[in-house]
Amino acid sequence: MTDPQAPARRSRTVSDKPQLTRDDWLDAAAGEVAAGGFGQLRVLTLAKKLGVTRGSFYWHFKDHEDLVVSFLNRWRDRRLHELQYWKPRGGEVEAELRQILELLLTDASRNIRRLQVELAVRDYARRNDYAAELVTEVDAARINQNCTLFERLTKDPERVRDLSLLLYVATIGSQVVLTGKKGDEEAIRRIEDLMARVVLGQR
Amino acid sequence: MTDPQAPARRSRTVSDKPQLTRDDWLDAAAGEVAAGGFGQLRVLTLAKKLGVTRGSFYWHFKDHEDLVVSFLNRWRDRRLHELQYWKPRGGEVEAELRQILELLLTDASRNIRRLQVELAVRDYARRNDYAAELVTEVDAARINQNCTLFERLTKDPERVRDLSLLLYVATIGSQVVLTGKKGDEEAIRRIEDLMARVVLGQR
DNA sequence: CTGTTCCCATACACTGGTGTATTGTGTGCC
DNA sequence: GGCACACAATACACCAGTGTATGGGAACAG
Repeated sequence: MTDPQAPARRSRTVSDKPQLTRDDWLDAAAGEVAAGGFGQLRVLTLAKKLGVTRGSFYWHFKDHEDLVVSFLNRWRDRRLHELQYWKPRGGEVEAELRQILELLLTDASRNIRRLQVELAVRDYARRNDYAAELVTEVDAARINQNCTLFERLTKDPERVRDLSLLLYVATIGSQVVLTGKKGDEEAIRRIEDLMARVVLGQR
Repeated sequence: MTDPQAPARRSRTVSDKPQLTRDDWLDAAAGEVAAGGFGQLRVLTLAKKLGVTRGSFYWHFKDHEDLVVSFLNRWRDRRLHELQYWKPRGGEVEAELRQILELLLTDASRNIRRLQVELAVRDYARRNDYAAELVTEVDAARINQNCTLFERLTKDPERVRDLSLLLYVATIGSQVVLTGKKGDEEAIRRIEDLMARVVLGQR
């Protein structure tokens, strides 16, 4: 999680409080953003959560905006980076499709924290231009990723584009609509199934 | 828009300022919510927008929370009420499907204000239990509505359920991902097309 | 004309949040 | 051991926003 290239953290103080890094603040911020969105992101709250005062914050960050921008950048970097691990690794095409669908739908819906942050970023993007840029960038990369999958199933480039887009909006829509209520887990599995049939039927 | 049953507004004052109603405040609130979400909903801002001071607000509403709850209730009522007008009115099944899809996807994406409010309410629902209740209620009603459409196309009740759900999450996902950027209009039309083929192919 | 009601303005107290300047303290290094 | 640096605490000024109490004026009823 933490950058291995970063300079080693200084040894703990007497009171067993490790000194904080920028990333520690960003991690704490993730919790706040997940719970209440960017509008509820308070320096004071983070400080309390980390057991320090705001004095520390203003050493690590220029101001509140600096925190937000850093947070967004880190989010973008991680989302783009994780796409690397989703490269199709050969094998049965249908099984691979199932696997990808499970990754995008079921698995994603289980990682609640990540999901909440994602929704918060998207919401913030509606009123913040920079966030909107990053979201657009990530969306494009993910849709493009979906395309590389479908290219192995269909030769028609139009169909590839359309299926990728449908899969993506269905994924996002599921995350928005089905947020852990009773029966949602089951619903997601049904969508997964249906999408698989759709893709295999439409090639 | 304004309730015709409401008691007639008093005549205008000398300064040509019609006196405000609760609904006027709620309309103004819709603008703020659409632009910045519930977190940016400020009494002061609304007052400025309406050309009055906060004194007026606290006559019409008990407090800030009263405004929010009233806003949410009105939103719920309107969303449930508008479903009445979407009743299938007979005719060619395929044409009707096309028509419904256009209504849900293309048309909805054009009414930006309504869309923005919808997304804001959904976001707020992530941290407000009451809003979450209303959203769940509206979602259920809409999905149910979709079911009544698909029942005329398919007899298999499972398939009806699944298609309705897929259509719904795709609709919401489109609204989240495709928010007026260049090429989005075209993308929505493609999803519409694909959904139509999916439904007709899956029956 | 008079009183009442409705709607809004004004003024004040209070809260919660930011940012900044200054001081304090542990830590590694020469 | 003392110095410089990294990180944090404290104290202050400041601002935006809420809620409340009270006063004021227009419209209507009689």
